[in-house]
Amino acid sequence: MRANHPNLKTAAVEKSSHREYFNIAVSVDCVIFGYEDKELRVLLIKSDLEEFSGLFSLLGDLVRPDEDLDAASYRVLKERTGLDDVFLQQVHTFGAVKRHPSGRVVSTAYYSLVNIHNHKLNIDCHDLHWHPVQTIKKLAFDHKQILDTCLNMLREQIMDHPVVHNLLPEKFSLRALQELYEAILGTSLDRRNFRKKIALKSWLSELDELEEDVTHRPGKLHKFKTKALKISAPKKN
Amino acid sequence: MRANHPNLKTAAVEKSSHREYFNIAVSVDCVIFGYEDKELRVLLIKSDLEEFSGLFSLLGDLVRPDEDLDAASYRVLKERTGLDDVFLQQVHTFGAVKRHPSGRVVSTAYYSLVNIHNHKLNIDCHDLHWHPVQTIKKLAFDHKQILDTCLNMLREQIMDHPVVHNLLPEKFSLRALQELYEAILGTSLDRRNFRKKIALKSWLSELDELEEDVTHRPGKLHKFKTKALKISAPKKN
DNA sequence: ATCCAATGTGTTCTATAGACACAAACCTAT
DNA sequence: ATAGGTTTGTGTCTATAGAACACATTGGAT
Repeated sequence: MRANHPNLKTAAVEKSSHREYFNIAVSVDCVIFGYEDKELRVLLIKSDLEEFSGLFSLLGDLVRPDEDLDAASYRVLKERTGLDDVFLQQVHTFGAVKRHPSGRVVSTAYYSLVNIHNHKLNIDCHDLHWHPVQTIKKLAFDHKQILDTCLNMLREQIMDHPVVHNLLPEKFSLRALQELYEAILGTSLDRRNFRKKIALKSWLSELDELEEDVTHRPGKLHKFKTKALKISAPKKN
Repeated sequence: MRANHPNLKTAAVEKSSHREYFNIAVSVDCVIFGYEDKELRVLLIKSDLEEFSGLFSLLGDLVRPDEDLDAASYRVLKERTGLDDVFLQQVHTFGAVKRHPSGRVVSTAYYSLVNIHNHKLNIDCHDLHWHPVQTIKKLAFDHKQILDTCLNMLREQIMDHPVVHNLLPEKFSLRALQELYEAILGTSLDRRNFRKKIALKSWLSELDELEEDVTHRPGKLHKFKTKALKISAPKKN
């Protein structure tokens, strides 16, 4: 244990004498959620590390020296999905010494919500795919834990913030919205209570259009009034 | 923009070819809250950086290569206060390129709650002091923003988790508890509603002892049943 | 015309939040 | 001992939100 407590200046400025502090790499990992076939999905890539062969991992990259942390997660997202007008939120930073087998990497996790169908997918490299969240048992590194943490955050936030608009088409029925909530929460919801609760939030505008191509009575279409890209105040109501 | 997306292995293992990614320093900053004279306080240190002379800053340090991120914040806390059985919680990671004038530093903020009177303060270096939170207008670097973020987190969490036991003596009156909540929240609370709400949480045991040395009718003393050091599930009820 | 499947709607019950008042207890000063 | 001061301890009313729950209506399909 050092007798004195060097502050940031000491170590950050006099790099030569404290070189060892830069042996920590900084990365971001993005939990990119999508929604398809009434299932919540997450964008994964086949891990190419020897130790984790066969496993998938989240999308991440090292943060560049001239790049803000948030910008790095935006970059990863844009490189992979071509989208840049999406919801993106920092969740937690994972910094265990041994979390990465190849060296010390501190990684900040973000989650985002994108419309699987909207984006001009850069899934040319077909190691990428949208995997149903429910069926994920194991991921490379500590990525399963990161996924779980982000999923919990998502589940908390959808009740207070209209973030899920990113996962739906412009116009949607209340039933489609409820199915999305059920997919995210992993539970079933009472239809009447759900509609009441959503109505109270005043997030939606009711349109004069009806569903089409349904084999039953069509419901009215709705759309979100707001398009929040970030949760400004991470508070409860 | 790179054509391919190097993954962590590429950059973290082959250090020689990606040395630049290690020019980011990783640090922790601790927002250490205390409570004295019915005021919420935070432990600050006089910044010795030229540009910020006269300003105070939070307690932080670089993360060591062989040290977990959480462990680094525990270490900072222990070095400064001598305490290691305290509540400590990660809040957010700040990673703007220009947040630190001396170089690129990504810093993860933690907040903790300690009893100002309990600890054998390592405040021998008397640049340290407990500053009332209310009167803090400006801090070095982005530390004011970090403080605000942590204070918001604290305010959210005290309603759902019995974390404030760290700020009180073993035995306390309900009035003392309410004054603490009012100091943290920056508002005044209705006494009856406060007692009712606290009773509902079942966090406290009522003792058979009374306050002493008060100039009025003494209240019953209470103590916390649990001593949570970490918030296990960062969920709402 | 009938069947089918989903829409659209309201009440009851329970729990929690907020506003609000008064009697009892202990201390102090006389 | 008595009276005055200050705080404790307690309960009701109202409003709001969550959870459980049923039925008539609509449009499509046959």
